[in-house]
Amino acid sequence: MGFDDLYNTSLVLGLGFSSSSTVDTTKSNNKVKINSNSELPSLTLSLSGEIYDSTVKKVEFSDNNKGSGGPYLSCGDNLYRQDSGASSFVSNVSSVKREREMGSEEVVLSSRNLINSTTTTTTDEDDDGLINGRKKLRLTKVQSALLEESFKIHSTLNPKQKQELARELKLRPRQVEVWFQNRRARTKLKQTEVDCEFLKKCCESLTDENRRLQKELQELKALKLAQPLYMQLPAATLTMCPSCERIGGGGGGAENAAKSNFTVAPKPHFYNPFTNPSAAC
DNA sequence: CTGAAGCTATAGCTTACCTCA
DNA sequence: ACTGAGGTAAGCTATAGCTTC
Repeated sequence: MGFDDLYNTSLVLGLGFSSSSTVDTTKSNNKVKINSNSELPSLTLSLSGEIYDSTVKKVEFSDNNKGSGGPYLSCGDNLYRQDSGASSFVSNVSSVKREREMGSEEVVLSSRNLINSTTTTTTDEDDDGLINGRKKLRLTKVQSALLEESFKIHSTLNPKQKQELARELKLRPRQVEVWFQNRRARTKLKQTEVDCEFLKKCCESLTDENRRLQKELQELKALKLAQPLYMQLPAATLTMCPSCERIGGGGGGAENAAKSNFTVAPKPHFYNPFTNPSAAC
């Protein structure tokens, strides 16, 4: 590519992810979603032409059912959750799992009620494990701290660890499990927001860089027009990057001399504005 | 060995409740 | 007292991985 060719090019700023993943920063329920599969962001600054190119089924058994947490059966003043049985559409997996956990919960049931009644909102569970409505359990500071400590060590729990932690905290294993699920989700959400901010900064930085390079290009074009013809001949040995004004020195001899005055990345490449001072160098 | 079926864990999304300004 | 926003426990579905037959 010759110098003249370069005059007729424009710079293109590209922001995206490597491979085929896409960025989807739609906000839903105040949540930022990025479908990135944890891939690195690919920020490119290149010449033009070089950019490579459930339906929720719910059955309301009772008009008193305020929430959507699932079907409820009313019985007197109580609303009983219908987790399994007749309402067979309810997740088979969930019900089986819950039944299994109910069994294992028996170990901690008595002591749990003790701590709940003293430190948290009670769950109003009767002996059959039926939930009266949907009460909000509030973990105590001690419980939260212990869970946090545990999360720092491992973000996922094996069944044994879960049981152990549940016993220690006097909670149901299911509650420990849910806490870890939500905790992982929060961590991910936070990371996503951080990533989003990072990408925004990258984008801003590259936009600035692009603007600056466009300006330089314009200046060089103007300079060329102002120069007499003999000065427009390509330099034989010296090359200079217009961006950082560093002399490239044409050490390659004839081979380099045959090329353009300064090199431009032939393919889009990852550009990190926080580590690279100039995309052109 | 292969494929279907079942089980389990997890992610993602959503809802409901609680707290607080 | 009321209200809206934010935090969070817990619900459900989808999916992947594993085991069993």
